[in-house]
Amino acid sequence: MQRTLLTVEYSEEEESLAQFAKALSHPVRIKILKLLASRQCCFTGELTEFIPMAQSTISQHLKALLEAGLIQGEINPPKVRYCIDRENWLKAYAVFQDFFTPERVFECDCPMLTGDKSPLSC
Amino acid sequence: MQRTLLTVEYSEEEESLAQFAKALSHPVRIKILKLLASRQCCFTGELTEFIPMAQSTISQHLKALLEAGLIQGEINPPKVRYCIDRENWLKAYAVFQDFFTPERVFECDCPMLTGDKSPLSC
DNA sequence: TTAGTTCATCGCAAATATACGATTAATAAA
DNA sequence: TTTATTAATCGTATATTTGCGATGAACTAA
Repeated sequence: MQRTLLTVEYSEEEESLAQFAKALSHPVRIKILKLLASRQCCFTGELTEFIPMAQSTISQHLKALLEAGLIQGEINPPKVRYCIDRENWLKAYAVFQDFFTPERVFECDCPMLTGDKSPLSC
Repeated sequence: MQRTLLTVEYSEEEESLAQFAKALSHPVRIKILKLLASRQCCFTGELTEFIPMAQSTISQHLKALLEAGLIQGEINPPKVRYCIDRENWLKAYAVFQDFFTPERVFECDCPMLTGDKSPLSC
């Protein structure tokens, strides 16, 4: 894409949130995370038994989750054991919680929300 | 893309989470949400004064946020006033909170996390 | 009516994401 | 050594996302 205008600057928080969100932006990755977390222990390519997708596709999604830091993998040939990355899980939890904090929205006294029908005040 | 295998089924929760996450998966959309929420009231295309991007591009991102339900718009010609959609904001908050609940992860007694070096137990 | 303002939409180009089958690498088992 | 198993990676096709400028629609003000 062409970017003739100035480059937009983002804060670390904005980048971090967007990265975690991107990792969650496909339902199959959410399913994978839930499967990994719900098992009494972590497991490997048994994922392909639960999710009707090509092995290579699932491997790609696992890579995306790995790069986002939400899971970790331990090579145990010929298998690989994947597991939720607790530390980053909690970090993501905090990032989303901070962003969606209700205070952020309740501070806003937008006329549209309060029912004020006066002309634009902004 | 070809999808010769079975179609994967997703729960409503999985779809909903993925949709909210997709809306947040671009840092500029996060910036827009923060700007809308931080103003003492909601505002319109002043966004273009804060974000160095083409007006049409910002309009596209606003549309994405609208379709995700995170903001609402009120036509007030020739301006349009955008505002956080409180109801869905809180819904998204709940969806992320439910998903990332620490219990989900602390229930997992993966050997990888507990330090157990025994062979794969799953 | 005419001109100006605001913002959505269109049309296009480039980048990224998604999915698959085929292949390869690493290892264990026969 | 040979074979089997597991999972990553490669190559490719298609879909979606992202960005821009240009245009058009809706309304106000002159």
